[in-house]
Order: sequence, then C-alpha cells, then structure tokens
Amino acid sequence: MVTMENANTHTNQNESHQALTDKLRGVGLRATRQRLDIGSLLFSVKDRHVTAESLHDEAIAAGMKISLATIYNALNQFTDVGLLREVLVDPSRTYFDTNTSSHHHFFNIDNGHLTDIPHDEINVSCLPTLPDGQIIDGVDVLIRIKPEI
Amino acid sequence: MVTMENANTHTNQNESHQALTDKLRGVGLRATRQRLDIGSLLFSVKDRHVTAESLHDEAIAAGMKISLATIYNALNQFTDVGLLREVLVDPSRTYFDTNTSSHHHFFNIDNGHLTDIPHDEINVSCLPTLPDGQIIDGVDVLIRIKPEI
DNA sequence: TTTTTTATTTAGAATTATTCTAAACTATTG
DNA sequence: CAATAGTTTAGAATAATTCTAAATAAAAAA
Repeated sequence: MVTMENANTHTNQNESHQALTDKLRGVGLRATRQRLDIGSLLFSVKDRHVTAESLHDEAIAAGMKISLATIYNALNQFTDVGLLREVLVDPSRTYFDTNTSSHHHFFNIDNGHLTDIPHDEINVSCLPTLPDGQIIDGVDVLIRIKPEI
Repeated sequence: MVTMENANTHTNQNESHQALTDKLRGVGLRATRQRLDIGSLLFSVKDRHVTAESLHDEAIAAGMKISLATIYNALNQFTDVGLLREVLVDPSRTYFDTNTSSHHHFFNIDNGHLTDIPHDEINVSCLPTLPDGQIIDGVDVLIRIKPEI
C-alpha cells in the first residue's frame, strides 16, 4: 500500500522548483510553498496576464491551498521586486504581466483580452520636453482594438 | 436692502450657460442644474483632469448642492457621449480628462499629476499587425516621469 | 538539532471606489 | 397645466483590495 498523502505539490517540474527558489531568494523573498505555487503558475508559461482573482481561481483549480489575501500579497511583492509588472487597462481591476521587459499592449475592448506587443514593433518618438527636473521612468503604449464592423 | 437669496449660481459666466445648455442637449442630455454646475466646473477651463471625488469636493467648496452619486452619473454620461475621456494611470481611481481630442499624457509618479501631451508631439509608428479582423479604436501613450536623482 | 527570531499566511474584518435602488423631483411634451 | 419620461439623491449594496492579529513556517543562532 503506497501512501502518498500530503504529496508535496505535483512532482513533475522539479528543475524549475530549484530555479524558482533561487529566483525568490535572489529578490529577498523566502521561498514558501505558496510563493512557489504561485510562481509555478506564473512563470512556467511565458507572457501571462492575470488578476488576483483569476490567479486564485487557477490555483484552487490546480488543487493548491492558498488564500486570496496571499495571492494579493505575492502579486504585489513580485511587482515590487520586478518579477511582475502592472498593466492598466481596466479601471476596476488590476492586471499583472509576467513579461517585465519593455513592451506594449493590445487591449481588445470587446472581450478584455490583453496581448503583448514586442518593444521593437512600436516606435515612440517623444519630442515633448519633460517638465523641469523630471526624467522618464517608463513609457506605456496601449492600443485599444475592437472587431471590425 | 438688496435681497439676493437663492442667487441662481454665480451670475458671471452667463454666455457659457447657454452654450453649456446647447452642448448638453446636443448630446441628448437634459440641461439640469446639476449637469450645468458640473459642466461649468469642467469646461470653463481647458484641459482638466479630475476624479469623481475631487470634482465633488470642488463643487461643494463652490457652494453647489450636488451629491457624489450625481457626480459619478454625470462623469460617466459625459464620457459615454464623448464630452470627457477616461485616463488610466492609477489602478485605484478613475481619472477623467476634459480634453477629448487625440493626445497623450505625462504622469508624474511622484505626485500623481497628469499633464497633456499634444497629439503631434508624440509619434507612434505601429508596425505590429493587428490580430485577425480587428481594428484600432484608440492609442494611449502614458509617459511615467519622476524627479531627477 | 533545538531554539530563537523574523517573515509569512490567513480568516475575517475593514476600507474604498463605484454602482444600485427606489422614492422624490424636475425638465420637456402634449 | 397635466402627463410623461428622465434625473437626483440618500443610503444600501458591491466589489476589489488592504489590514489585523493570531497561527505557522522559514532562516539564523546556539
């Protein structure tokens, strides 16, 4: 009789487990089970766009035991240390993007889908002079699209 | 003894009163006292950026009698008919811009101030192909700035 | 290891922006 | 002026997010 209660998460993507641990420690965060779970959902696939709620639903569906408050904490902490980036598209919901490199977005106003646009596919020539002693922190381009007709 | 109780608002900008009435009727909205009050605050000065709360505070300070719910209603209606435009800069607050022409924004992440950038001072060359049968609804460029040093 | 210290998790309460409800009110129409 | 349809508003309701404080777990010290 093989007992496997308390199976420590899904024992498949093990190489990423260590990588994730290192990634978290590298930014000064403890590699807790919850953060590893969240990280495995966020970083095993490239370029994801999630909300706290959507990620929580996903975690629960994957059998992970984690509270919504922890999801909020983790998303904010990951953003603070540069592992995630906030994208503003909907005034009533915060989206997080796992792609933290310089890039832009298509936002489908019809179905709410977000799509990345590689940095080099958009050219922003910024002629305007910056106010007084200000410098640029970042540039966000959002192209709202909708179905033809 | 000059009695002036119930002075119907400030009797100075009268020419704009008729213009405002026409503007509201022109978009299918009744020219109620509240909408005229809000309109006088929004449209007598060019290029304003307000939140429902900030506009309500301003209205109350100006002695206008109007509820926050009405401010929300009016801002949303004005936006629906194109008299205002929403600007996304802060995930926890909706900003409205009285400048509805095509233009962009500087967002000072230090103090939260929004500044317009004329349309022609930014050049966005959009090389990326749009997904399937999609067309562009609009393009928003937000340049986040911060104090030097 | 065991102990100590410090960070993390979490349930649930609290906050906050925004919307909804339903009754009172007012602009417009006939 | 009366009837009709749109508007305002107080206050309740929602919904996203943060906070609190107690329980727990990770890292450091012994």
